[in-house]
Formats: sequence, C-alpha cells, structure tokens
Amino acid sequence: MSSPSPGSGVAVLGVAVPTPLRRLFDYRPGAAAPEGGWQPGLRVRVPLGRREVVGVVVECRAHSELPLDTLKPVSACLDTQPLPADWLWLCRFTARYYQHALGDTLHQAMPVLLRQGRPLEARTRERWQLTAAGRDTSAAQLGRARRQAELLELLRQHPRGVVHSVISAQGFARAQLQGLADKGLASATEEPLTAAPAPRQGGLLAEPALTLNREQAAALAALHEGLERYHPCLLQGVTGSGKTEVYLQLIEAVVAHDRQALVLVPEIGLTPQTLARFRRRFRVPVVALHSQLTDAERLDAWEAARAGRAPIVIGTRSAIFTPLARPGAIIVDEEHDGSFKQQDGLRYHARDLAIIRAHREGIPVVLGSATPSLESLVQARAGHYRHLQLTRRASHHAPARLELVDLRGRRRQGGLVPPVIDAIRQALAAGNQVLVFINRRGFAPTLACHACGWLAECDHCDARLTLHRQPSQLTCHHCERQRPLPDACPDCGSADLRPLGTGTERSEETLAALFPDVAVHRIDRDSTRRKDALEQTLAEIRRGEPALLVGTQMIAKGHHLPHVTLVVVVNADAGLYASDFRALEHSAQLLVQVAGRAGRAERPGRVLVQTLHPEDPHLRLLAERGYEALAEQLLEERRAAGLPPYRHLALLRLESPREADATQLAGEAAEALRDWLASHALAVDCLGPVPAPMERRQNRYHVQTMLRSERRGPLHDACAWLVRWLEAQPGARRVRWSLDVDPQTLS
DNA sequence: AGCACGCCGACT
DNA sequence: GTCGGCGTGCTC
Repeated sequence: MSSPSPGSGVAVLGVAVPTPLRRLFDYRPGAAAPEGGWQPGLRVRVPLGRREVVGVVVECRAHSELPLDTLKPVSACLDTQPLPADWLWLCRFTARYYQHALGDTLHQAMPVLLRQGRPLEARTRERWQLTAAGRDTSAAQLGRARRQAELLELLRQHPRGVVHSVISAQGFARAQLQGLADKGLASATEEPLTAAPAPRQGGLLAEPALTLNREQAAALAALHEGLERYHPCLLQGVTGSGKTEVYLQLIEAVVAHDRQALVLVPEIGLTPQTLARFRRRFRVPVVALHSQLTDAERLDAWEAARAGRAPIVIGTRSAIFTPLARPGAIIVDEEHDGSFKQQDGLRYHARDLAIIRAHREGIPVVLGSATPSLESLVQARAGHYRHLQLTRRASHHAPARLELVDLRGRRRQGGLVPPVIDAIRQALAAGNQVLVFINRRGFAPTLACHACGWLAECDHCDARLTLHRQPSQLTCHHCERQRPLPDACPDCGSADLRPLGTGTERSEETLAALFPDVAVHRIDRDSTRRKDALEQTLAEIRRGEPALLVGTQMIAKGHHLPHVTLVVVVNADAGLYASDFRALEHSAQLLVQVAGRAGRAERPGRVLVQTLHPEDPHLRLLAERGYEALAEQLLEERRAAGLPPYRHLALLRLESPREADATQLAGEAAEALRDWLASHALAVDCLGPVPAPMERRQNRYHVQTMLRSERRGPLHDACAWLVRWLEAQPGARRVRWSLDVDPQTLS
C-alpha cells in the first residue's frame, strides 16, 4: 500500500466495496475530499454498476491500471476521520488469511449502521446544571415565571445535573430552560449517551476482589509481568478453580493503567450472570455486545470502544473486530469452544485472530479453558504460550471422577439403566438436584417401522428425521423441514411405528413418570426458544429444590448449578466413533465440562457415564487419568495421522443442486492445483475430491478437496492460487464454493 | 452479491 | 401479443 502525504498527489482511490469480488475498485477522488485529505480507512459512497454502495478507501495512489477517464468519481466521503487503523489492519489481515474479499470482510466487521453510511459519532445528550449565579438565586426572585422557578428548584436538587430527557419528562418546555439560560442561571453540557466515564472516587472496584489462592496469585503475577508487551498465555484451570477471578483482577490492572480490556466468550456464555459478575465488580462501564442490541446500541458500543470511553468490552466471536483506542489485554474464555469459529461466509476463528491482534498491538492475551484445544496445548508446550495452571478447586472436593456404566444387555428406561435410576433416586432423596445430559433434542432420533425396518428420512438431506412430540411431528435438524407423523409405514403399511433411541423430550417424559414428585426441567434449543425462558428456568433451578434437569450441551456450558450433585451422561458413544477427526477431542471437552457441573458447592459430586463401549481406550483414559492424559494420547495420534495441530489444513467445499457439476469442478480444481503445486515444488498435499460426510443437504450436493501442509506459508500460497483459479473459471458459476482455512470440522 | 440483459413458455 | 422464468455477464 502506498499512501503519500494525505491529500496531495492522490489521483486514484482504491476502494473496497461490499461484493464477494476479491479486488479493489479504483475511483477518482471527485470533489468530495475530507478536511484532512484522503487516507485509508475513510468510508465513501461510490457508484457501483447501477447502484450506490458504501465502500472503504484502502489505497491512495497516484496511478491506476485503468485509464483515468474510465474511472467514476466518488460520490461522497462519509467520514471526517478514517475508521481506526488497528481495525483496518485486522480486517486486511483477516481477508488475506482466510482468502475472503476485503470489501465483504470490512462490511461484516462494521456495525450495520456504519455499513449504511451513518456517521460515526457519539450520540450525545444535554445535561443541565445551575450556574454559580443560579445557585445563589432563590425561586422567589424569579417572580411570575413560576415554571422557571420550579425548574430552578429541580436543578438545585441535583447538583450533578439533570439530563434533558428527564427535564422534559417532568413537563418542562425548552422555553423554560432557555429562560434560565438567558438569565445566566443554568447551562447545558453535551455528554456522550453511552458509557460515560465513571466517577473515579472510591477507586475502580465497586466490590472488593476475592482473595486468590497460591496458584491464582502466581498466574496473576505472571500476567502482571507482561502487561506492556505481547504475552500470550494459556490459563488452564479445572472447573471451579477461579479462572474468572484471575480475569477480573487482570482487567483491574489493565483498566488501572488506563487501558481497555476485550473479553471474548462463547456464544452461549454471554449470560446475564456473567455480565452481572463483571458489572458488580467494576465501577467503570462494562460494554456488552450481545445479540439483543439494536443497531443504534451496537453503533454506540463500537464508537465508545473506539473512542476509549469503554474500558471493558465483552462479547462473542464478532467482538474481536471491536476497535479499541487504548488496547490493554484480550481474554478468550473457554478458548476451546467451537463457536469462536464462524462456520459460513468469512470463516474466521476469533481466538486465532485474538492472538494475531494481541501480537500486533503488543499486549497480553489470555486463553482460558479447563480443557484447552490441542492447538493451544501444543503452542504452550512449544513455549510459544506461557502455560499457567490452576489445579485446585475453591471447594475442597476433588473434581468428580467419571464412572463408566455399561449399557450392554441391560434394560433401559428413557435411555437409563437401573443402577443409574437408583443413583438418581438417592440423590433426589438426599435433597439434591440431578443433571441428565443428552446431546439430542427432540423425542427420539428417529421413527422406525418395526415390521419392515423403514426409517423416517429427510427428502432433502441424507439424514434421519427426528421425532418431536411438542409439537408432534418429524423434523430434519439439518434443513429444518417438518413433516407430519405418518399413521402407517409408507413402505409396508404396517401401523407398528416406534420411536428409535432417546432424545431430551423422551427422557423428560420418562423421568417425570419415574419421579412424579420432583420437578423436571428440560433445557434445549426447543424449550428455550421463547425469550427469557432459559433465564426463568435457571432461576427456578437456583432456588435449590430437588429437581431433575434434562438438557443438551446448552446446560453443560457455563451455568453455575450449585445444587447438582449427580450428573448422568445418557450416552457417551456418539463422539467416540464419529468420522470427524476432532470428534474425540470435542466429546472429551464436553464430557469434562458436563462433569464439572457436579458438586460445585459444599457437596461432593458423582458423574455416571453410560456407554456401550466401557472398554474403549480413549474413554477409559479420560475416566481414569483425565483430560490431560487423553489430550496427550490424541496429540500422538494426530501427529501419526498428519493432522492438526501438526499439519495445517484448508478445505475447499463445493456445492451444487446437480451432483455432477460439483464433482466435475472439484476434480478440475484438484487437478489444476496438483499441477501447480508440482511445478512450484510446494510441500502441500492435495487430497480428494471426495463427497462430504453428508453428501446431500437441502437437496444440494457437497463435495470437498483438502489441502494440507506442515507449514502455513506454502499452504497460504496454494490457497491464494486456488481461489484465483476458481474465480477465473466460467464453469464455476453453477457451483457454490468456499475455502475454509483451518477448518474446525470436515463436514 | 446485486442487477441488468436476453431469450423462450403460459396467460390477462 | 405480454409477463416472467433464470442463464450469463459485469461492476472501477
């Protein structure tokens, strides 16, 4: 990028426009130059084809490859100063790394209102106060101006001022304020609407920090050492070891240095409880970027962060693109969580971008987890990340061990075998709560004909339909299509149709029948669809009455359930033999996380894990020696198989309504790529094409080709070449394709 | 991605 | 005779 001295000699602007096209468009500056001259980061309104769009100036150049008179002029410049340089840098890096169009990347990283061309400025409000003269004036002195006298008294009662909206809500008119102002008795100041700087009196903390144990104190001390530089840390702490307290005290130090902290949490982790904990602790504003914000609120939050008025910003994946005026630290909580990777369009990984961003800004970054990703473990082991460990729980109980329960040859009720049902009965009788974990929502995974073996399948996907009872219907969990329940088997006409397997609804039903005196709460995507339903249920559960909690991973992640002493995993096998190479890692992380729900308060906990494979070596390793030992084993297997984190992957996904179109293009792409790799002697493998694990989804056929390399450099070059090749293919039109760099799953 | 243009089928 | 289906091409 060349950007000569702002404004002078700029004949051409390279503008990123919101299209999937991976290139800039050149424009003539026109008459719209902003006060400070042309600079990268300025938003402009430009003509594109037959419409006008909002783009971002990326390059200011003296020349274009196109004849100058063919260029269109910029219609307007929308900013007086460029969007933040750190933000622009991160977006450019992201676009390059993930092979995504820069225009589209910038577009996605901007709040909606900025995309639409709205100015970036703090919304303000007027705060009215009495002047010194006003304070010395009595209401009686205002004579017949009765309303002005009342207003004077109102302002007198609020020495720190009253905002205009409150004044007008009290029924006062602008004229009355103006009257006082004209007499020199009152005056107004403009202040930002959001995230006003908090009063510093009484210090930063609204409530005292907790006392740290030795390990927490050591971790915090290590973090304090690296406050002024890039300092990546893996904070590995078992459930209940107090990672959050370490985050809070790190943030305290960051904010005390007048810097900002950015906290990323998993999609499911931005709960009112989490937020409340941060907000209770600090006297400064905590800006949360959650899904319920309006566009205006989101813009305000972005602006407050950019301007430095938001000392603490907390959000999910996309919050990594929040600009910060004075970045001080980035924290990624539950760094192993899959929701940090975007699964469509711009497929970025927020945790990886957090590392990159921290490196660029020269600030510490903390990746926290009880069950770190194998990627992060390897980095820590190689000494690239500092490895901080918290092994002690606040309660005196050791973390609950996983007890494997053999499912084979035993009668099951709602998926549960008799000894497990007995354990549930005992826990409830002792006045405790029980969590039953099933990773399948609905009543049963499918419906089967007992006469001929027919299974309910989706017409549009290679998948079984899930049986639901509330309401009663068959649903495809891949395309959301719904079908009514058949009365008889469509193949043989038999009426003997039976649910096959157990989902949350069925388990709830069975448990309610087995334990009629105990409340059963079901927590899954279906039961929490209604707004606030989850919060209400959790509030009920926190009251502590004996209860059964049936749920999917929604319940396993993040929530504090202090009254649960028994956790039951209905079936641990799904993840053990899945084809995806990360399935074992993810299911181990989930199991440990679920187990962590047991016995957090003063009571010890038990975790019963039902399985058809109690001898499975991975499962036994996890149960007997814990996550670390299993991770060690999995790393060995990944190394032997040439898989991440020892090799890097990129996945080219292609989909089309016509199978032949996708297959043909995938084949041609792979062939062309192999030729190119060979002629450049690049150490990149190209594997495939092969049909995707679920080939047909929503009546579209999915094919994929994998690129693999020991080093990122050649892989990146190969990806860049492949994308350019595909873009140049006229035949690629009928096929939707996308490149997934560092894919999280191969499906 | 939008948004046009363009060339073939069933309808006010 | 038109309205409209989505194939093809372009956007500085």
